[in-house]
Amino acid sequence: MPHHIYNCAEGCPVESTLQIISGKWKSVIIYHLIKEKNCRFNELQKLMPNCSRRMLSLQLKELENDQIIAKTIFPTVPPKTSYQLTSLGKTLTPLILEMEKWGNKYNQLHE
Amino acid sequence: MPHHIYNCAEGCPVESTLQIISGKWKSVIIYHLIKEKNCRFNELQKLMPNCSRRMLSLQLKELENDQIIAKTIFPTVPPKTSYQLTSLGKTLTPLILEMEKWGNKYNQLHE
DNA sequence: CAGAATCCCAGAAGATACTG
DNA sequence: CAGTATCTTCTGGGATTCTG
Repeated sequence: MPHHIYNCAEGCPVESTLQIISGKWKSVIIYHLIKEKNCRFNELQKLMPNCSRRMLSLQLKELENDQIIAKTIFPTVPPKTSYQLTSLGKTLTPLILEMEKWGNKYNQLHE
Repeated sequence: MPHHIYNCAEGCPVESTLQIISGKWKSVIIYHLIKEKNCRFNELQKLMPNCSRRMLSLQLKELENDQIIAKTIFPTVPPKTSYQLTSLGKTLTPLILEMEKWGNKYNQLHE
């Protein structure tokens, strides 16, 4: 790697990535959307029982603002929503799957 | 992927990974140690000007406790230390380099 | 140089209740 | 169902000072 790529004095690329996915639950949300393709709000809640409804809502909104996920609203009664990854969000797949892979190996070591 | 791998009700692999690297500066520290091989305390500080000395110290200690990095102390005057990745820490390389890669692409889109 | 100790506060996050 | 609003609690992290 040429050295001019590795100029981190005012923000390295890792920090850019962190700005997008470092929220406490963001990468977990993205992970589930990779696996499930699309999810409703309460489905995500069940998949992440340690994340409060409030927190889930906040993290979803931030991911939406950053164009990582998109929300489809069906104006039915009762209301239905569906969250999916955007095309930008899908580019995070290799990264998130590396996190899955490393986590699996780590869990094997520690059980 | 077989479904029995994707059982996330009580903690998905992504969450395991997050437990290790989700500290505010941890993945940045690991990133620099990948690039530089080993670093002294003040070198890391210069590479991460937005991280206070206190924070750097805390994050280094946690990474050390989790066996991701190791510290070598040279009992000279003035004291010298050197931080490196452990063998476990080195297994995070693909993940961190994916973060670098994604960050670079993201920065290209947003400039 | 490489940290540790102490003090302090904004903001993160929980609990609970409410709503279109 | 899919959130929002409000209140409260607690902790992450800055600023500063001290030390081997």
